[in-house]
Amino acid sequence: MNSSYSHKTIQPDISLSICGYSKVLEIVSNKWTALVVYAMEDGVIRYGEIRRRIEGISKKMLTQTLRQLERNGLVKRVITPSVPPIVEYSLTGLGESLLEPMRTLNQWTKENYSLVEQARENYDRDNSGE
Amino acid sequence: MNSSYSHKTIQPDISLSICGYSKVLEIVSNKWTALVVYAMEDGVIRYGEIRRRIEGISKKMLTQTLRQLERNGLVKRVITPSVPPIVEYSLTGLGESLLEPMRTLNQWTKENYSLVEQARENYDRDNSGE
DNA sequence: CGGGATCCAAACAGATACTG
DNA sequence: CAGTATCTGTTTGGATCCCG
Repeated sequence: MNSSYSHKTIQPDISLSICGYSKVLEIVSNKWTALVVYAMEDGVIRYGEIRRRIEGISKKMLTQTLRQLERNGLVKRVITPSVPPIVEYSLTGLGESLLEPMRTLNQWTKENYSLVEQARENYDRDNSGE
Repeated sequence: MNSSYSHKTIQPDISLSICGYSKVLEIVSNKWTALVVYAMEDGVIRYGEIRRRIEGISKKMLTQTLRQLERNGLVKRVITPSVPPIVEYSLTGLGESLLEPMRTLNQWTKENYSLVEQARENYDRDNSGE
């Protein structure tokens, strides 16, 4: 008789591909994604205006981020082929549905981030000289 | 007179460092972090058991992930210096407070991820042959 | 204006071997 | 058991130049 039984209920394995946490994070966890979504919170916005509003983002990264969001169905892209062209972005219904969980995260930050910063200071102090 | 006034209220710039979205994501968006937190949801757990439960994680990445979580004050580490040593991890109060926003994300995935997958198929089909 | 293409540096992640 | 150290490959991000 082996000892593989447990006093606890047996916990299932956690797979990267099936964990819901990981799946959303794959969608929103790139460096700029959250900011881009944030920039579209108020409605339709042009490419150039997003760039101006997000400090430090390069054209390459903005385009790449927008393409991924579009591919995932979170963002809609409308081109007016004038000269120069006008390209307008906005959240889809699916994209807007993401705002609620994002705001929950945002709220957590407002309430708890100072504690995180404090914890970091403590940790760095305690682990610097040994 | 220049044309810098707008019919909209002027939107503030968005900075990577002050956006609440970005701050939490910096904490939880590493590849394995969400899984590790998930593994501790039910209480105290040993290093080796986390490894067994999370499919595919290496010792290096698990240790690194746990150290970051500890540094950010989300995880507590208790060593019992026996031979061999016993090292137990658990969420701190701060760590547990993160579970709620994480569950909100998880819930969003359950409800909407199939739409994301469908959007991807559509996008890839529409953009493959042109 | 709104990109695409290319190149390069830095960050991240895995495999392997060694340790108290 | 619970790590650390090192090496290597992969991914990401930024800078630059070009285009309709």
